[in-house]
Amino acid sequence: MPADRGRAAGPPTISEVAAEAGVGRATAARTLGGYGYVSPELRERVLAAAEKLGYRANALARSMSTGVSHTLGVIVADIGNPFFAGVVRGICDTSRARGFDTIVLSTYEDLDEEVAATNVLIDKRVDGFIVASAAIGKGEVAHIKAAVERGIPVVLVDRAVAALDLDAVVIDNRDAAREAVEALIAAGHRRIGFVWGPPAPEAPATRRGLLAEASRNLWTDGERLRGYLDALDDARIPFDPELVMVGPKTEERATEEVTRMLALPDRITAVFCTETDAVTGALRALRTAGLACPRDVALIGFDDSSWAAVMEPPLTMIEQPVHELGAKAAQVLLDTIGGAEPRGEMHTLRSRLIVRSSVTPPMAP
Amino acid sequence: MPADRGRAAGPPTISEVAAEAGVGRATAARTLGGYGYVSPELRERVLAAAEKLGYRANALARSMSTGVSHTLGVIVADIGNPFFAGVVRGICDTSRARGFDTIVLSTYEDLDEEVAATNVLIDKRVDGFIVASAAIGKGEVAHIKAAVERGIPVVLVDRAVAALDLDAVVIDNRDAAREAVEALIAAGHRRIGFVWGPPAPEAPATRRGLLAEASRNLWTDGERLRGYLDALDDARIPFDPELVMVGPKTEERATEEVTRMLALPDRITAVFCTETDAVTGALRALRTAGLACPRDVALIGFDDSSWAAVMEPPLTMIEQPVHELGAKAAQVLLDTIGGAEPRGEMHTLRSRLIVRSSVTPPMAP
DNA sequence: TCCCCGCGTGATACCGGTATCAGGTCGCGT
DNA sequence: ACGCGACCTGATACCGGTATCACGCGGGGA
Repeated sequence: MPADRGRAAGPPTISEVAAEAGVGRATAARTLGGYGYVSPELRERVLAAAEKLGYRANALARSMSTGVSHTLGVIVADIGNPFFAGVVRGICDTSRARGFDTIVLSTYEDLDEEVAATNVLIDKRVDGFIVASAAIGKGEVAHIKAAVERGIPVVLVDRAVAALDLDAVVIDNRDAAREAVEALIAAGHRRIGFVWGPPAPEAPATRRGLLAEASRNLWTDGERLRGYLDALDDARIPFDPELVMVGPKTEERATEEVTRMLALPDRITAVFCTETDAVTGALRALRTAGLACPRDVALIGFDDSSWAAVMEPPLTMIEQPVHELGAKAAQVLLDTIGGAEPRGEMHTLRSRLIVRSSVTPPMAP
Repeated sequence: MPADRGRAAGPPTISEVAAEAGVGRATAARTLGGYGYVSPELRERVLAAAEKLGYRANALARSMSTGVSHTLGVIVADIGNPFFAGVVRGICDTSRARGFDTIVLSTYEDLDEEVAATNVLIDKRVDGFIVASAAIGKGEVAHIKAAVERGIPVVLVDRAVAALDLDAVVIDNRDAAREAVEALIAAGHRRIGFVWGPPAPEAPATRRGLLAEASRNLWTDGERLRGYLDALDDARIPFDPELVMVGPKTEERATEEVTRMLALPDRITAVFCTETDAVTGALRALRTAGLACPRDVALIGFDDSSWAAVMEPPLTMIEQPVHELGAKAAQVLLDTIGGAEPRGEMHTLRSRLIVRSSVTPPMAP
């Protein structure tokens, strides 16, 4: 319990502890900071004084003096998304194990917020940070570049950034998408909706235009779309721009778009959803259309979760190694902070298709 | 673009900006810090120099000097839980609007982690923090008390702490639980399982023992159990200790317990789940038992989410005002930091029962 | 003409730690 | 008995900001 330090304003400082213990400031500092030598006797006195006063070191002052903060920053697009929540957990676990604190910032998918978040981390002098960036093109990476130029180690997670040659920890998005769409095709589907696409105001008519649009938006979008097209190409199924969703990525929008694809003369018999909210959006569309999954429409989605397994039917989903994604990113960052030379390489982790019951062959037309 | 500052080690400092602009350090500081007076001409020179060097103020140094950090801390039990993710978002939105940064820490339901998190925030000298604490009893609140005694404003969110008279922003847990259980009873159910209970190793045989156990664990647990008992009492339904789950709160454990309740001679016909993972656990148990919801077993759960609406059947759920919970907590905290006297009062927000299709009358036995 | 005042600016003492270094004490060898 | 070195300890200069205060300069009043 902190004693009355004669109306001292804030929390106790090292000088006050020193005074209380009757030793010099430096001795108290050595004891409490755990460096240099102090005789057992004085050490004991200092410790007792610190205990009595309820002393806690001021991390700000310490960082100022040493130049390191033992703190990592994390910038994610949406902490409310279970995917990022898992990644963050992986980061926190491994950084804590190495004695680092973690500051988490969420940008809610807004590039301006991302820039602001980057500045907060720079200003607070974190030792390095991990970012799932919405930036892609040359014009949008200035904030990350600025950090790198200051000598702050940065590693990318989930979303690579083409214009930057930083270490990135990602999954095999293209392969994962291809594998899922192939499973749909193998079941006999040929009209497959692609649900979370580029947020363009209207659908580009050509394959090339679509790909360009997707890649301009988010790295993962482009990759997943490529995987979808890969599978289509391999099976010689013609690409139909009407089967890909464009516009803002909201659950409501996904519902609208799937509803539209369901009303097409040659309607979809399967959907591939690139994110978890796209899955619920699609499911909602099926329900209101009075259609059942998988009888009428098969479905595969990204990001497995425990409710996907208890749905009726249990959903076939792509499981991302969220914890490892975070752990690996933290590990690479911590190594860089520790002095390792950044390699600027792409670390690709494998995802896994969890087959359940939401895919069956299409009904005869 | 930062110029070469002759092999300057770290990021540019205010002294370097001053030198570059050819003015005194104080003048540069006044310009960049936005205080005091500087003539338009010098101001221009300083700004240009800062721009050229890519100057950003060191928030650590600033905080040391001023004693305030313009930063809020948040400690939640599990950032991966959509409930807390929503609360955090509410906090971030309102604190950002008032010019504060937010540091989020997750304890993953571990009291030791909570203590560590508190220390991190104290050491980093946040201006105040919000905590959803796992502490309840007198013996566990020392870390929060310590912060309060240092003069750090603290407000509790979601989970009140009996032993502390701090401001707390919570929902009407007891009423919410009662309302849900009443709905079940109104549909004709009398054997109602209570799924996420106190984590005691074995079930206390008496009502009193159970309540004591629940209250010793988590404030919300006690409240929700009270609401359950309220509804039972009002309907003169005898309390059966076999119908409440005990043990660790994991989805697996919930599945086991519901399976057990389903195997009882006088089996349950309804379950009330106090958290979202308890819902999926219960659903899993129903599925493996070959039972359907709501035909065989009715269900109501806490924490609505978008997948609950697309389940088959759509689930009746209690919706908590997550964003407002966070916003209100941040507002109270910010006011306290701003100088308002803490009132130590309980701010109770209303939850809402969203009726869907998972409740129907029980089948005749 | 002199003085006083106000204004703009820079010098400097903080904040609370860390790290270097000087100086005092003691033991030991010769 | 003296010298030297090892060993502890405390004084002090940082880190990069903020805030106070002193000073130089110019203008206006007496």
